[in-house]
Order: sequence, then structure tokens, then C-alpha cells
Amino acid sequence: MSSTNQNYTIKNKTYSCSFEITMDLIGGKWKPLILWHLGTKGTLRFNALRKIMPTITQKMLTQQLRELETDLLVKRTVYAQVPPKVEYALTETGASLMPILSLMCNWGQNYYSDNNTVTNLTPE
Amino acid sequence: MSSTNQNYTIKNKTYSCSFEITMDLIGGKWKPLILWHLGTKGTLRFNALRKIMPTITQKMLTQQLRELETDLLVKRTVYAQVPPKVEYALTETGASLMPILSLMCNWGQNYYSDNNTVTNLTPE
DNA sequence: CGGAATCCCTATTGATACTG
DNA sequence: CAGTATCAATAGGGATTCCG
Repeated sequence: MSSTNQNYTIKNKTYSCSFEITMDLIGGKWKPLILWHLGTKGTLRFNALRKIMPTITQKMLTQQLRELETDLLVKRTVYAQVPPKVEYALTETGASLMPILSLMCNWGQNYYSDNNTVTNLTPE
Repeated sequence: MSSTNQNYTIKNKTYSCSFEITMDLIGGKWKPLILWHLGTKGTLRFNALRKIMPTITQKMLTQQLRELETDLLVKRTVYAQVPPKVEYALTETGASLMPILSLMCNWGQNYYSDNNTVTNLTPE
């Protein structure tokens, strides 16, 4: 929040501080993970993402991908063929989040290590 | 997620990737903002936080602060006096999140600028 | 293959009132 | 001042079924 109480408004949503924007875009249960997989593995098809994230439901994966697409973080490419083929990849904007995700990843690992005598290896 | 499907477990919660830990600790509508204020302004009393964040309810502020305290990100100090005086400050662990919050802040501003022809000043 | 649509349950949040 | 307690409203997410 700024000293002048300036707000940020995007598409009818108002934020009082700019990282609320960031949290809104990458927050939630699945989005960081989706972005991370696309960032580290490159372009992936719908079912490939499902396979990597076994616990996400179809509905949630579709929904989260749509939001990421709307927010211009992910690009969706549909190939006109049967059976359908749909590929997802990070946009440049989406890719610019990777350093943040990476930092969050490291921080989480350190936190885990500090609070659990066992240290885990770097997750991919 | 690691290639061996290794999970992280903290207090009966399981995470498949370490930044889920981070998201769980600093995610949500209010926590980043609370941490940011404590990080940039130093120790603050309960009502001082309320004043800075006019739209949060006292219930949510109390609840979020309790969780941050439980997660060892915030230290709560109660002074035995009437009327009560309670101060909140970042722990060392909490302070170590500031670089991440700062990055998220900058990223959010850039995103905002790119998607809204008007550029805003740095929020405090 | 990659969805969309529906139902339903629970977790989160808000409003309000009260208190040591 | 710094909270609790209670109730009501809402949003988030899972399970299931169907479709081009």
C-alpha cells in the first residue's frame, strides 16, 4: 500500500499493493506447480501435465490453465486434428516468473530443512 | 515434484514440491501484506496493523497473525499492562522472505504497467 | 484427447456482538 | 487495546457424467 492509498485496478479487481497482483496470478493450489513444470520441461500437452500432477482433477487443470492463459502467462496451441492435440507453454511473461518460483522453491526447502532434521534433495 | 515422487511432510500436511510449502506459509489474501508491512516498518502493534490495512477484519488479522506466529515467521510480544499492548515483528525466518516479497512486488508492478498504459509509483 | 457441465460438500471469510 | 465467539454468506474444489 502506498502512502497515498493508491490502488491498482485490473479488470475490475482492486489491489492495494502490487504483489497482491502477483499472488492473484500465481497463487492457489496448482498454478505455481503448473508454471514450474512448463518452465522446466518446456511445452507440454494436456495429458502430459495430468500425468506429472497425478492428484489434480481434469476440471481444475483445465480451469487453472484457462486462467493462466487469460492472464497471458501461458500460451495454448490447438492443433486441428483428430484426436485433438493441445499444447501448453509459458509466454515470455510467464517465463519471467521462473526466478521468483525458483527463489520460493529454495526458501521452502530451507524452511523444511530447518524444521525437519532430515534434508531433502532438490525437487525437479 | 521430484523424479522419485518424494514428498515433504510438515505437521501432517504433505507437499509435492517445496514451493508449495512457501505458498502455504505466505499465500492467502493477507499474509504477504502483513509480512511486508512488518518488514518495511518494523515492529507494529495490533491496531497499527489494522490502521494500515483498513479492509481487513479484526478476526482475520488475529487469525493470520496467529498462523504466522505458529509458522515462526512472526514474533508476538505481550506486555503485561492495562490496557494491553501487543507487538508484532518479523522473526529472522520471516525477514528472510523479504527478498521474495520484494521480487513479487516488482514483478506485479511490471505486469501492471504492461497491462495498463498508466504506470504507478512504487507502493511502500 | 481434451475438454464442458453439473452437483455437492467443505473451507474460508465476513458481519456482528461481546470481553478481560 | 486486543482480542473471542457465533452465525451467515461465499468461494473453492472434488466426483461424476457427457461430448466433438
